[in-house]
Amino acid sequence: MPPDAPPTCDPQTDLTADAQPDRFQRAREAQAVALLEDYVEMIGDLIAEHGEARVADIAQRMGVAHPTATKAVSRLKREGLAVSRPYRGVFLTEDGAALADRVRQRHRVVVDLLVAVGVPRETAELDAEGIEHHVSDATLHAFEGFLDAKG
Amino acid sequence: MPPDAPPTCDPQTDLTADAQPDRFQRAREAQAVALLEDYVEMIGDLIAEHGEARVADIAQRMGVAHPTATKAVSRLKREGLAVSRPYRGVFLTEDGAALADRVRQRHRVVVDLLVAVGVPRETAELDAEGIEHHVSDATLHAFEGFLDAKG
DNA sequence: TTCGAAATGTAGCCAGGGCTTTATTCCGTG
DNA sequence: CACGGAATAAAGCCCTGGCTACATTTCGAA
Ligand SMILES: [Mn+2]
Ligand SMILES: [Mn+2]
Ligand SMILES: [Mn+2]
Ligand SMILES: [Mn+2]
Repeated sequence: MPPDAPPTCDPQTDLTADAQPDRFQRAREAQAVALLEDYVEMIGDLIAEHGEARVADIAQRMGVAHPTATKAVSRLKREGLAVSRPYRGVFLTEDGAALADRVRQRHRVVVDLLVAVGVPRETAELDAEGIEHHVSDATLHAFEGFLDAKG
Repeated sequence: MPPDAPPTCDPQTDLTADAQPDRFQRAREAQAVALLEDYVEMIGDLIAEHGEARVADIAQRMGVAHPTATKAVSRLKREGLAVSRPYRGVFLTEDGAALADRVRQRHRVVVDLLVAVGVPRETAELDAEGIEHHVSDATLHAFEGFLDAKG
């Protein structure tokens, strides 16, 4: 080891270092469900607008090819969030619809908070699409509290 | 179509619907670089603490098995962010070190902003690990402005 | 100086989430 | 009511990012 090497162990930084694996695993987990959340929310939108969600529309809104959307729908069905029959539209289960509502509301709160702290609406809308999936219930409540106090 | 079906086309909602594919693609892109950002920042931490980043330490901090860390390091090397020789520690390139610094600073700002709007520090630290990767430069500047105005 | 434990590398598996290409089904129109 | 175009499904490819199992190298202690 070179003579000017930093100390091998610093109890101060080691405390936060120990917590890192859990933080990262939590972030990975959130990212794994992010896609499902976006699909469910968006399928809810399509159903509200058109009465049903067709695979072609889902693919177009997500900006993916239709086989990609079909695969995603399969995962949603496997998770009990959606139902569909061959060559028919996709619909949400009770669980799926409830999740869609929660996700939509959280999205709105995140955008509102970003705007409230000075982020341009357009940018807020863009960034919120990714941020929302990492906002825990505790943070969401804090956001709502802040918005209430400000409004 | 059932008689009570919603209208097929609502120009108001269609406006936001048209923008959605780009939003989602942007979020997917951000998520693709998120892992690299976390690795680079964390490798920078290890180098600062120990003078080098060993694969075993990287794996432990990320909460993954060591071959997973090895693969990630390969990607970092391919992206020109890190260098290493077989059975030796991992080091950051100039680009890698610069990215690590940016990422570390952004992480700090995000945590500070969350705390400033009322999120408990512990929760802020957890959520920031995922949120940070979706915070654009514009949003980051807004965060800094808000923190300045408040402090 | 040797040798065994620990670190690192390699191979190969899996699931997720993209894609293109090809087959099948549906449905509005003629 | 038949048919052709559009929608859907199915098959199969790629890359990422996890994993386990096994091979190789390093290095400190005996
Ligand atoms: Mn989203
Ligand atoms: Mn959303
Ligand atoms: Mn992170
Ligand atoms: Mn971070």
